[in-house]
Amino acid sequence: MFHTRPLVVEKSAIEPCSACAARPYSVCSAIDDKDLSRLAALAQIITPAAGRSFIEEGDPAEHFFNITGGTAKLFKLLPDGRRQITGFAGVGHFLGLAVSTTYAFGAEAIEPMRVCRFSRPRLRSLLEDFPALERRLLEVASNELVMAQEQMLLLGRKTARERVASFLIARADGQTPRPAYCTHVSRPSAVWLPMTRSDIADYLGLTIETVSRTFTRLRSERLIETPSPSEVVIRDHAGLERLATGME
Amino acid sequence: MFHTRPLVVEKSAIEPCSACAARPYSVCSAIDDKDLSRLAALAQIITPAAGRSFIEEGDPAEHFFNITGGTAKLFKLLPDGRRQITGFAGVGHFLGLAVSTTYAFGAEAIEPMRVCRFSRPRLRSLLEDFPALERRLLEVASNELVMAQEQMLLLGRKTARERVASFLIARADGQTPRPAYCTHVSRPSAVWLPMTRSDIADYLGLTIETVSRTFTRLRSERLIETPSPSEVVIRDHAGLERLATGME
DNA sequence: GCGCGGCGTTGACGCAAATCAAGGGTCCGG
DNA sequence: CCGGACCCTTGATTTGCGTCAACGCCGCGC
Repeated sequence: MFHTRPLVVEKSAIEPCSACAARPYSVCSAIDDKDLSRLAALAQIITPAAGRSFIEEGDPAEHFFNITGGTAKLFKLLPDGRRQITGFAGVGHFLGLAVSTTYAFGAEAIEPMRVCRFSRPRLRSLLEDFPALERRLLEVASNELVMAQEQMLLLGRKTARERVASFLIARADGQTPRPAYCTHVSRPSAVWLPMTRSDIADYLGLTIETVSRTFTRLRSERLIETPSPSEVVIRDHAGLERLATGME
Repeated sequence: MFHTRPLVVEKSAIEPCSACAARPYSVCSAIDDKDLSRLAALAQIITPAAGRSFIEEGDPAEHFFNITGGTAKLFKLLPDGRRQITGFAGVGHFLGLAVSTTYAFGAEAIEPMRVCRFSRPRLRSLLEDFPALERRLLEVASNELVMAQEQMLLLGRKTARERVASFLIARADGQTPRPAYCTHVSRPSAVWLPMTRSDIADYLGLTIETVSRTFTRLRSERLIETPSPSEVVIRDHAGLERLATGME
């Protein structure tokens, strides 16, 4: 495992928010250029290595986080070690909204990350001054809620094949925002999977073995190809989508 | 089933928000007395009968809803009829947050209801004038998100017994906010279940039969009593809680 | 180069929950 | 008072996925 040592690397003033590549995707886009310096003054940048935890479920919630690079898995645990990954958070993702005083989930980097960190009380005062930021956060939270409901449908009612198909479709749609006019076109598209089979299993409520077997079966049915374990090519997007939505 | 006829019954001006019993529990508590008349002017009250749908998944999202009486089930469907209930919404609950232009879920009354309805564009303008309302909504959404994550853990990783136990504990804790000093006390507490076994099954990702059998088993283990199908008495709260959290 | 630990795949087997089936209770309309 | 539509419960049987086990691959430290 990984040792616990301080993660703070730099004050963001060194690399101000104005040059932040993640800004257009993140909640920070709600802040005007002229006010960015105030935001920058509040932020610390941490760069967790792959495999490194940076939020522990149950710890006092002292910070908000804004991901500007890499990907994390968010998860909840049962006392005996069973794990449910509730989501993967990439660039632009905002973490730590909960009103509670402790974190409701843990977070661990699955790729080297770059994360902006804000102390909660300070961000609260910022929220008072920038209603637009609050509006943006509400938007984000609403979207997450919709995705959470979709995931509940998956976990409660879909078969293993449907779960894996849904996962791949969601990944494909999320990472390649393709123009509307070719939405239905069934052409191969590559999907990158930075997480392990174990992570996918814990996200889909399955076991490693079932995930692996399902990939194998989808491959034998010519729905996908797997050039490498972390790379999937969707050969029949429409077919996979029908499968994902339980239409066959 | 039920016919589709208009549900609107009265303008809320007839029974103004100031007298609303649900106000302290709902987002409306963020609005001052002096501004309530403006809120009241925007609201329509509908009273769906038990079994009546009042939100259809996929329909254009024209309204926000605020529940002031009764209980609804919220659900998502697969094309072949499989159903996942994503939550039960009672007094004070706010529905329709999604930024999308269509509803992401359906809603149906399980008891006779009383619901305040606001048109979306109008409420948007209201939000601009009352930042406190926006803050309150963000709070609500954050809480829902935490609960959704908890439910994902349940659906993805808990056994049937653990799911039913979790459900009962959540119901017991939610409906009877008991003083802190008797939190751990193992004394019987009654839980009212307005929903059918089928609803419980669809909420927990199980079948009716499994839910029924699990109740029977918990009863034979003296953890609960079931005076009637819609009434459960928790005899061993601590034991049920251990079971719910996977500790045995 | 070699041993080792983590990851992914595959096969054999077992089990928890789904499915299939039957019966009893309650409510309601005719 | 009776028939039918729901509910809920219980039993018998099936099955999808989990569990257990073995093995190959790859990267890494020594």
